[in-house]
This record gives sequence, C-alpha cells and structure tokens, in this order.
Amino acid sequence: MNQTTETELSPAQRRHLKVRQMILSVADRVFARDGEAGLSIRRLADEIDYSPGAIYKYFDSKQALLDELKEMFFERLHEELPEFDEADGDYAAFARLSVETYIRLALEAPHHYETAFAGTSERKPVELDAAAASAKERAFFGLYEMIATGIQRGVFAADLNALHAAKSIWAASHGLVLLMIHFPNFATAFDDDQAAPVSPDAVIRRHADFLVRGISA
Amino acid sequence: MNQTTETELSPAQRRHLKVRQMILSVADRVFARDGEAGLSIRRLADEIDYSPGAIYKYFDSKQALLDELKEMFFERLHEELPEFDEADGDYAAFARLSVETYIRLALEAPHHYETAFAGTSERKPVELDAAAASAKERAFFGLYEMIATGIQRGVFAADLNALHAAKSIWAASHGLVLLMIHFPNFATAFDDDQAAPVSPDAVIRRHADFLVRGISA
DNA sequence: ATTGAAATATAAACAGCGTTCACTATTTAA
DNA sequence: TTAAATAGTGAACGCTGTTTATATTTCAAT
Repeated sequence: MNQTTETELSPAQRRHLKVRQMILSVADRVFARDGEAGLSIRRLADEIDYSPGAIYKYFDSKQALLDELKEMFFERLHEELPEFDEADGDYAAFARLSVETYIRLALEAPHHYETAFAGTSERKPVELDAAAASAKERAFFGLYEMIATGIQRGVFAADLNALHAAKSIWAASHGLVLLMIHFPNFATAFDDDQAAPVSPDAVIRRHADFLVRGISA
Repeated sequence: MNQTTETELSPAQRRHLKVRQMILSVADRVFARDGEAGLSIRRLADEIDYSPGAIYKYFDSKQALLDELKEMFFERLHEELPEFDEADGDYAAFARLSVETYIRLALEAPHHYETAFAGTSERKPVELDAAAASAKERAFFGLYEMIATGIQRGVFAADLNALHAAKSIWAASHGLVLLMIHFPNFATAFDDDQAAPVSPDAVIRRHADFLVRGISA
C-alpha cells in the first residue's frame, strides 16, 4: 500500500490538482445554470482566465470533463439519500422517503441529471461489484438492497423479486424526474381543480406512495 | 370552410410541398440511424443534392425540422397504440398491452423518442383541448381516458384519481424506455440467473403488469 | 408575348464549436 | 548548470447552424 497520498505529491502535482479542481468547480457552476449547451470550452476558458487549449492539459476532452461533473453529482446525490433509522421502524415510510428524496435531488440539478442519462452508454458487463461501479450504479445497488431488506423484514411482498422490483421502481422514479424536467408544468398540467391546484410536491409524494404500495405485502 | 385543399394549391406550391416532404423523409431516415448529432444540415444537403442554404427555404431552422420529425413520430406511435376490443372484454389486459406497446414502439425509434423529451419545453398553459395539443399530449390524453374508463367499468380502483394515475403510469413507462435506451443491458444488468437470463421483453411485460396491478380494483 | 415580381438555388461568408499543434516560458530534477 | 518535463498561448483545422448577396428560374398580369 501507498503512504498517505498527500505527502507523496510534489508541489507541481499539488498545483496541477488545484487548478484542475478550480476548473471543475467553475464548470459545475456554469453547467448547473446553462447546461451542456451553455458550457463551451471557450466560455469556460474565459471564466477561468486561461486559453481554451490550456484546459486540455487537465482534461482529455470536454466529454471527460462532463463525465466527471456527472459522477460528482451522483456521488452527492447518493450521499444525501436517507438511511434507515432503526429507532423509527417504519420501513415503508423509509422507502417512500428514499424515492421522494431521489426525485427531489434530481430536480435540483436538472441539467446534471438529464445529461447523466443522455445517449446510449457503452455496452459493458455491468459491475455487480458495488465498489467498482459508477455512482449511478451504486445508487441503484442501494435501492436493490433496500428492497431486498424490506422483503426480509416482511414489509414488502414475499413473492417479489428484489432485482426486478428495483428496476421497475428506478424506472418509474427516473421517468417522473425527466417528465417534470421536460414539462415545467407537468404537476399542474391538465389539472382543472382550480380550488386545490396540484403542486409538484404532491405529485412526487403520490408517485412515491404509488410505487411503494405496489411492492408492499 | 375551405374547398378540398388539393385543388387550391398552385403547381409551385405543390412542388414546394413535395420537396419539403422529400427533405423530411430523408432527414427522418438519417435521424433514425444516427440521431441528432449525425444529422447535420450539410450532410442532409448532401444527401438530397441541394446546398445547405436551400434547406432554409423549407424550414426556419434545424430545430423546426427536428420538431416536425418528432411530431410525426408521435403521431405514428399514437396511431399504432391498440384500441379496446369490446368483444374481448378483458380491460386490464388491454391496459397492460397499451403500456407494453408504448414502450416497445418508443424503443423502436430511440433517437426520436429521446430527442422528443430532451431539454425543457417552453412553459405554456397545457392544452386541455385534445385537438389543439401536440401528438405527445394527445397520447397522454388517451392514457387518461383509458384509465377513466377503467374506473367507470370497475376494473380500476374506484378511489383513484384518473389524472394522477395517468401521470404516474406515464412517468413510469417513460422512465423504463429511457433507462433501456441509456443502458443497452438494462434488462440483463445485475442479473445473475444464468440458467434463465432476463429478456428485454420480460422486463417490459413485468413493468406493465406492475403498473396495471397498482391501479387495479 | 413581355414585363415585373416572386420564388429558387447557390456560393461565400460569419460566428461559434471542440480539438490539435508548434512554440515559448517556466518549473523541476539530476 | 544543464536537460527534461510541464504550463500556457495563439493560431489553425475542420466542423457546426445560419445569413446574405447574387444569379437563375418560374409565374402572373398586362
């Protein structure tokens, strides 16, 4: 094993990493506001007071930079997902909260979320090993384990296949996020109940409830 | 009202429409194969033996052309969705088939489908009038009516709000389509049952079943 | 039939994009 | 002190969507 990574870095390497981080942070800010279209290498170079070519000393391509932004986002999202509080004990409520939180966090960074799922990712044998996988895959693995645990606890239907259920729940949550991003009025669309108009929050809550009820015992 | 549109058109107008249609059809072919990135104005111009600028005599912008391709696709999709066969009588089966068909048709034209929901559409008061809406919105309206009818028939839960249910079902179906597009191995991902590996078809069927059971009485 | 207007198609150009490359200046290690 | 590695630049390449001036053709009305 290595020594602590920090002491092994030369001043040059530390400077390199520092600039790299600075670029990432500025890029993340611009990307969050204006999306992929608004984040051009030239504009990024302007904002960090470097020439466009300089960025390629830190990143292989714009795509590589974007990939890192997306990975960072999904790590943040994954970290902020709730953990089950044994003292509380309401596992179904925990499941609902997990789904709701996923959707809400995704909606807080629509450009990040949307781009993370844009296009077709290379066909590769998906990693069953949670440590080697991307943050996206690790998040799915967490969902899978949540459902498997719920089945063991008797909260979710015993005849359920945890893997299949996890895929359906993920797909369903994913879809709501993207529809709400695409249609700014998705929550209130077609709603003619002017006395009690539907809020985005209510739609999210209902959806999560619908999904968790669907797998409950 | 007008006379039959055909007789009113001058030869020049007919030629104009003909070329327009030809451009659309070539663009649709290229777009289906190579997506938005593969469909550049210059390449399209090459394929139809015109100069790039000529295309702008027929379309305001590339975006306008793409919008038309997407609209055309959703009209096709909408038309190919099944209708309920009264003689059959199994309404739940009809609902399952509708969801399955939507997903399958979407997956047949992944570029069309994905682009149709890319980005944020302009915030506008969604049309409740089915005739004035886009094919996308009309398809949703069909789903809404399917669920409302199912409730009336006593097939779906009586305490269900058809509008809310339609939104959840649409979101859930939409999500599965996009995940399957993004992960070519979504169906078989994480699946360690090497004796009976999961097929895309099975995932779609299970998902549709999950959703329809969720709203059934 | 002729004339004037409208439509068509083109080539060239503009501004922007991601990326590469030759080159200089600086920093690092021996 | 010297040689090698690194940082950063400005210019260029080839691409993009789009606009414009221009020449040509088509069309309708005199």
